[in-house]
Amino acid sequence: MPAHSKPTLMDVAAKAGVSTATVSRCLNFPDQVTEKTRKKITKTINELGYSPNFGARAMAANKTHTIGAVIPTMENAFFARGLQAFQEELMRFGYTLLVASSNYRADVEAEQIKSLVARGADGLLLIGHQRDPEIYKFLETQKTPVLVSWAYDATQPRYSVGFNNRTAMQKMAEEVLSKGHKKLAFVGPETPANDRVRARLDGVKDAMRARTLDPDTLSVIETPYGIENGASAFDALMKKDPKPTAILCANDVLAAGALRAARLAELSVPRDVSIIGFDDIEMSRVVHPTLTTVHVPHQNMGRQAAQVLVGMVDGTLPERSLELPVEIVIRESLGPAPE
Amino acid sequence: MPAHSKPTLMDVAAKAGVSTATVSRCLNFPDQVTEKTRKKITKTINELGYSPNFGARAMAANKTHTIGAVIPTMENAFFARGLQAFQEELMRFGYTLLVASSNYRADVEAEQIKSLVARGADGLLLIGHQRDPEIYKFLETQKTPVLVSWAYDATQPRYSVGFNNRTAMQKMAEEVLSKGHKKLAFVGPETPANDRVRARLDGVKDAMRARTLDPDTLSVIETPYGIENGASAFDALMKKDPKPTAILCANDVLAAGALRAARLAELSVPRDVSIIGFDDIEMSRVVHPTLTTVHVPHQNMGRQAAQVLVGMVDGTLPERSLELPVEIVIRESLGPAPE
DNA sequence: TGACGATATGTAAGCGCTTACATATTCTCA
DNA sequence: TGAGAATATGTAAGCGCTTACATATCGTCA
Repeated sequence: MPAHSKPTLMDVAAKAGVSTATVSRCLNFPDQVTEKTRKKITKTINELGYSPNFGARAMAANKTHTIGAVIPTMENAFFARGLQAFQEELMRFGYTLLVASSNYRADVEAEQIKSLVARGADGLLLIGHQRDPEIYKFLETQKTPVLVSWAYDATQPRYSVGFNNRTAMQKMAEEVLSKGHKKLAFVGPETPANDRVRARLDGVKDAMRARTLDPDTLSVIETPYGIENGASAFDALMKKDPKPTAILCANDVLAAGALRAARLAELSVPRDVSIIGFDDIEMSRVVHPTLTTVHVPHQNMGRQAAQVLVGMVDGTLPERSLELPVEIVIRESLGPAPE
Repeated sequence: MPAHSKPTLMDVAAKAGVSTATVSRCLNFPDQVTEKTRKKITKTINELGYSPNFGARAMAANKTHTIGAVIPTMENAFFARGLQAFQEELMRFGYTLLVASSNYRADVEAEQIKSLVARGADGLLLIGHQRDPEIYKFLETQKTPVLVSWAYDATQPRYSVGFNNRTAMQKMAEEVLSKGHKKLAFVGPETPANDRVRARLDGVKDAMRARTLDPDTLSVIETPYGIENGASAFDALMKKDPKPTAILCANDVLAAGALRAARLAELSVPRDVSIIGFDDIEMSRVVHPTLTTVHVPHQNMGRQAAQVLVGMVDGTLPERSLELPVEIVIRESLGPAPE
């Protein structure tokens, strides 16, 4: 083996005095090789510090046993937890997960998808249905199976494992309205690029309509993910006239920010104003008052997504979409409408 | 192109009526190709939905432009935020990040490292110095540059970008002791496998010694990451006699759990007991009372780590270790010792 | 002991790409 | 207008691995 480069299968074969085929077999089908030969090869591999070259392997075998996932951000506990479960389940099937994050940018996502496909991902997990049709077309020509997650929408043609954002939020909004609130507000990330948030917003409006409230009276603030932003949104809402008596946030982080702003403004939650989150991340049980929120089964979703996607790739399991139930979790931050 | 498989560079070349070399050049050095040819090739690529095979490319060019990172878990906001910055900075240099998580298990980590190396990672980011020397040896034979992060320890031979966990915690403990606390407790993950936590624990002891307190009087509870676990640890500590008057936690999540347990036990923080965190994740400003904690410059750390690691891989920047300063953040949860 | 099947190993042809080198085409200026 | 430089394209040899097929080795039983 030349001193300047990594040892290759050939180096191992030469040093162990066998052919490359035998070494390859020893690695992939150990029981096809005599114990004696196997020992010799294993020893050589360790001495040389040999490790197979994935690229070469993938190219020759035409299978990578790799699943790619593109998530909007790693910072959000919401994705992190589900993804961790996804990965663990994948590992049980002998697959490796490659993660990329798009920072909520469609162009970056497209790039990441191409990169993952080029890397030979056998299948892809994407968040939400909405993206340039070109991408789906590309994925089709590549024959790369795609599973959409963190969203379930029966009207979409793609397989998906997730929950119905719209009806989930509608259910929550109904809960809020049943407490007598008439003036609602919604705080969430920009909707044009985010179908999950748009669905949640629509869910609120659905609930308002059902109670013959004009959805146009809903105050909507669009702001990126982040505690500070939730706080600013709260402050902005409190300057409106009339003030909303209940604020529905598209995620727990924004809600936590609102909660903090309320404390700073010396407003009592839920006496003066109710604040509602979405996701049920750990934080929602730690803040004070504890947060009323929509519980999403992150871990289960990740696990199921892994199973379905592996099924699509291997053909071993039937492919299908899966709608997971969410749960309305009433905690301290929701109360009856004031006065 | 055969109907059953992905289009290859050769398919593109054939359809466009040029050689494979020209297509390859068109992809890698567009200005070496006539505008006319380029147009023709680009068009064909789009028609065919061609995307280069990463494995083949890496093998032929012997460079993947990929950096691998193995982190203990994705669920911890602490790693997530730094990693996100790491990735963004990497992207600026034209590198792609591959993430794997080890679930805090050394054997899984070793496996992930091998897998990333096999995938051709040009460099590796690892968390903390501590691991089987075999792994470092392996990495050396592979000539894969490694950077350690989330820790800085000048006594270690490896390059690292991070902060000194020991002195950071020592500084915090001094702050606590200066408030008159005599009976301290420490809550953190199991130390045998986690050099960062061990260093933090040692930091507390250092501070105690400096004040001529016997470090053996420190109550130590080892428990995995998680809000619930922080709460249980708090309950356990309150059953001790004498009770600690200040609880230093190895991370904010455990501290948040302790805070919650305190509220449930109707103990006032910091009047009855002070609670201190570590990391300064978003949560620490949302909990009530807000958390006194050690601020770690996650984003900056991620960014710097990317720069140093790319330097090591490319040889374009000087390689070096980097110690980043941390900051003691005093918030509401720390008060004077009771009575 | 020898023939035959089973088992272990070797040979060599790709997998899809890059790139050094060879060849063809275009441009420039006297 | 033509020679030579500059530029564009083609040819073909790998990169490290898997695997179908060929060959060698072993064990078995009559």
